[in-house]
Amino acid sequence: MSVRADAQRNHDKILEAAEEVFALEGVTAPIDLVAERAGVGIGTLYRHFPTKESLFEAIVSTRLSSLLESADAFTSELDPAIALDAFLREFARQAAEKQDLFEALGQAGIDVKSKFSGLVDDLFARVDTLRERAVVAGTIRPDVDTNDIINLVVGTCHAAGHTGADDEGLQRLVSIVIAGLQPVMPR
Amino acid sequence: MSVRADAQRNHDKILEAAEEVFALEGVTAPIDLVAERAGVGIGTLYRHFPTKESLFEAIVSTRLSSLLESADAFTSELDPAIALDAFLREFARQAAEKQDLFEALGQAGIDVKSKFSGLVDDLFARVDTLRERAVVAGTIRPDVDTNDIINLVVGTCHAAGHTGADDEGLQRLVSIVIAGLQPVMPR
DNA sequence: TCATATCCGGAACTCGTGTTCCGAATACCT
DNA sequence: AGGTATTCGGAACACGAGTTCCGGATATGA
Repeated sequence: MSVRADAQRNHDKILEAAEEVFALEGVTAPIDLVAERAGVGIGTLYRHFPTKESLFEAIVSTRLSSLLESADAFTSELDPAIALDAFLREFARQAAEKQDLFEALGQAGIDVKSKFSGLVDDLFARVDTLRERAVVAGTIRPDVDTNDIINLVVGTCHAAGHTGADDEGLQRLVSIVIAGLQPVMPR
Repeated sequence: MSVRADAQRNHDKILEAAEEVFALEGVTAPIDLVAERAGVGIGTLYRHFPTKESLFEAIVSTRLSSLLESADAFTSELDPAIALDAFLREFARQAAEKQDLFEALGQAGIDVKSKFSGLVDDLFARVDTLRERAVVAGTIRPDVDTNDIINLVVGTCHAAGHTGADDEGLQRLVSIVIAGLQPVMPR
């Protein structure tokens, strides 16, 4: 027998509600809010996701996958000279929109690395590809590594998130970071 | 009658212990750790600081004052062309060393602004002075405001802090941010 | 030394949040 | 429609962290 129809419905409703709640309130949001928003009891929530962490994992995986797609799209469709720039801006946009993502990425890196090691490694590899191409194209300094780049963007999103900056403000900050990544012109 | 000698001793021990604990573990450290480290009972701690927040406030005030002194020193002693640079690096160093500080600055800006409004405003003013001078000296773009600068450095510290970067790594990130703040050279 | 005002210490209380458990409800198969 | 395995729902439990409270200890002045 397949899963019962109502179970499937609730599973989806919970995921949807959790995405909204976590994006809005961050990872620290009480799990009750998710259940309430999903129109479901706490017990039901725990039937589908035996742990808050498991629920969180499901969502972060989605988010990371979405980022991976963006990275691939930019890599194949955009001029290498601007692809990294475009991706970092998209990354910042998504991270700012969903507070939970960059919280997860920004906090204890151990958890993230162990739980989503595959996806994180993938993302890291894509960014590294974008970086290498940009270096070849001459729009990025060769002496910064991918780790630095990601840290800078994540940190920027964190700061912007907690000061209620809008998307324009965030993009302004990202612009400064990107400017700092460019090769220095001999004066 | 003045305060009893043991009371004064404990007050100091608690402050000292709290500084160490908060710097090491961040604001979320249980208050019991502070008491234990101070060699003091929980009751004693609460006698001196009626609230965890009050203890935290005492420490952050100290940290902010220290930063103000640095800003003043750099303003009066250094070439305006490099003073902001030097201060931002010192700021990052202090923030990274004491996780609590930038956590407070990075989190709900509302609390910080309301509780330490005086000190934060002062700090903001000093940085603005440094920035203005650097703009005049031509080492900083005129189109970024002080808020952006502080956000970038705080965010960078946050990211670096959670990835276990050493001082060298942090300074590398700050260097990139500072590079992004410099005027663009026409190519 | 003695009295006492002050301080110390930690057990206990509160509160918020994650998790478990089981009687009630119900979708699915026959 | 009826039987039953599966799911639902939320009351109750677990647990950690902040805070309170008060009996015991002690510094201080006479």
